[in-house]
Amino acid sequence: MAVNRKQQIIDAATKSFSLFGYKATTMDQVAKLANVGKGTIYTFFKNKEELFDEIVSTLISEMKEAAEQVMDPQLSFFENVHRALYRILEFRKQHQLAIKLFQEEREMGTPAVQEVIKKLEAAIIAYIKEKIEAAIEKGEIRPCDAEITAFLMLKLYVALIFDWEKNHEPLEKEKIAELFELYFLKGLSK
Amino acid sequence: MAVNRKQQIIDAATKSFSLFGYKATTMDQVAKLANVGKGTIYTFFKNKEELFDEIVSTLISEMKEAAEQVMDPQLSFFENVHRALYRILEFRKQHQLAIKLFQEEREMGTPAVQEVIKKLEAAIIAYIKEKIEAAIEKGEIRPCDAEITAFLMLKLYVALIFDWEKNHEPLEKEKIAELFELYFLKGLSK
DNA sequence: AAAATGACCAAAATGTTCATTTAGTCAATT
DNA sequence: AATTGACTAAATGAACATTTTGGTCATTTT
Repeated sequence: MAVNRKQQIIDAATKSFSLFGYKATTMDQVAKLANVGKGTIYTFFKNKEELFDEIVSTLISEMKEAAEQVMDPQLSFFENVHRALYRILEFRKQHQLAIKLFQEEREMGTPAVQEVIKKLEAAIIAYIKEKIEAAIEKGEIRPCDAEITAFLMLKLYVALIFDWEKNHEPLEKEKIAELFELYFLKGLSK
Repeated sequence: MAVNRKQQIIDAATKSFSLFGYKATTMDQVAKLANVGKGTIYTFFKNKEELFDEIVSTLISEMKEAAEQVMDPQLSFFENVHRALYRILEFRKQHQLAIKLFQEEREMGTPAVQEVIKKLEAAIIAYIKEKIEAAIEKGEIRPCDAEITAFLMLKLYVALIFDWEKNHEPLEKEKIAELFELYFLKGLSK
């Protein structure tokens, strides 16, 4: 026993949130999965929501990590942002916890989940915004409102990756890169 | 009596859908408002959904009409598409029935309403797509996939007009035109 | 005869009750 | 000092009763 009780709890909760979502995960369930008395959870976390927050913070870090891994200082700003956004949304599409959370938001609208998804989006936008600011600084792109641009880039990618699929054949990764380049880089003017 | 019974029914239903939404409108209600026996409704419309469809078709026509009114052959393709999309979304923001429907979709997810909103979006995209195809034909813009472009333009406008407001100060009409021009026309390249 | 009607019905939605479950606490235990 | 699980007040939802609703059709009105 008594290895790292806090980590045991986090692991158990992560597993349960991933499998059943936030609402359907009970603290009794987490305690049993973690081989811990329920009271112990409350010595590490103020309540269920705080436990949830800590786990989602980890998810956000992992997304950032995944994005960092595909970026390459050798490549252009646009190629890098494309890689980062595509990787982040791919991650969201594959990661059990992320999948479950977006499903719960859609199907049940659990308030705690809505809040956490807002945080997630804000983190992605802040991350892209940094990259945009650096690119403007370096003179790689035209000056623009970095916040709005980051916001629109994320919207564009979500639209192309998630929304487009609702009524059409999914778009290839290369096609998406091409569209991103066409609209954000070159523009439609001749 | 017996003026135009079908129109009376449509008017009553439009009023009720606008005031209470689809689900909360009963056929008894419509009949009473229209000063008509309930059975009479069913001599003109197969069921509640078909009555709804006809009313939404009218809404779509009105939106097209509103868009047409602000377009001007003298102006550029971009200025015209901006005017059209802005006008359509302004209409959606102001028109009682449209407001109620989007609210019902968000808050209750009524299937019949979801369906109708899909139709509405498809109509807007088809409308913009036509304009894009004409512009490509005329050589006003670079050739591109008109369907995807129309889809993205609508997404961009919805993002700027509705989504941005959720966390920020609303954007001015001119600011939106400027952003539209920056991203879709000129691009960020220097 | 044709058009209009509203009482009627099955089915769906809604309200109500109450036993079960749940988040969080805290006195007892280790 | 750390851990625990029995305990409580609140939330949930299953089961049942009641009401409402979309749609029909025999009767009435024109």
